[in-house]
Amino acid sequence: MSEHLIKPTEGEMEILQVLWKKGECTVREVFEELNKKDIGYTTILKIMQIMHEKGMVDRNTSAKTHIYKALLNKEHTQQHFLNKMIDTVYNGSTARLVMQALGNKSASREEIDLIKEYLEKLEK
Amino acid sequence: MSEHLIKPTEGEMEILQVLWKKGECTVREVFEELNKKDIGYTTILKIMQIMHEKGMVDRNTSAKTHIYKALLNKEHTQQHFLNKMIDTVYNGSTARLVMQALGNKSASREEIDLIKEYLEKLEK
DNA sequence: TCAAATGTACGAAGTAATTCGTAGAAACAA
DNA sequence: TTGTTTCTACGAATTACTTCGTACATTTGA
Repeated sequence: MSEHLIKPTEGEMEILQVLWKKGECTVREVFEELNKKDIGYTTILKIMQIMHEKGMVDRNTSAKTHIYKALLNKEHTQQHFLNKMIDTVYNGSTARLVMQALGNKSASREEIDLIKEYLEKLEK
Repeated sequence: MSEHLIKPTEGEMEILQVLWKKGECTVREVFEELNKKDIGYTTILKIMQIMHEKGMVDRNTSAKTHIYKALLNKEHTQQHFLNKMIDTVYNGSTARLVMQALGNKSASREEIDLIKEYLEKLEK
């Protein structure tokens, strides 16, 4: 996993999410999973082909319908974006990012409890 | 602050960071603050002009040297990016993002203490 | 005063992501 | 078999960010 490979675009990230979640996928499966938006099938196909050129995904072309799977490691990739965000949006402060994340409505009571547990463990 | 205005690019974010930090700035001040990279003065100028067209910054042109200041609210903008990231990178889970942020090396002991204090307050 | 430095404006090139249409092969169904 | 669907590949248009060169005006300082 060489570092310079991990720079998926926003569109590529959406596809990676699906691949990470489902393991192996056809283009159509990805397309259907994402079809909230008015986006064409061939658009997804094209992006996945480009991701293949870039080495982000592997694919099995033995059958007519190709099967894709992610080559990028999920945690590494997330970490990459997280670090970039802490740097360019929070001026390097992890605490600021975390506190803002906790302050917003999307952090539910259960999520906060999870985090507290995690902090306890972190102490030891 | 209409929602469609807040979508700074990465380059624009770097400039906004400087403007948020220093309040009011000339192009040259921004340029010097960022000059880690081999990036030209007119590049920064151009981006700041475009930011002005987009309504992200205000500028005072009464003197030869224009003075810029951010029109985008810092917290709103950060929140925007944070939400987008939670959605596209962490599949909607704030807890996952926070725990990964805490787990990485950039979170120092003091930062973690800060966060714990914050959580205490949050409880009440 | 006049050259050098500093500033803005403008245009254009380079790069990259996204989007989709179309063509042709393969699979399928009646 | 034959028409429909489903797939890939390819190419091209669009959009947008970044980058910088150049022209021209203003300021400065020797």
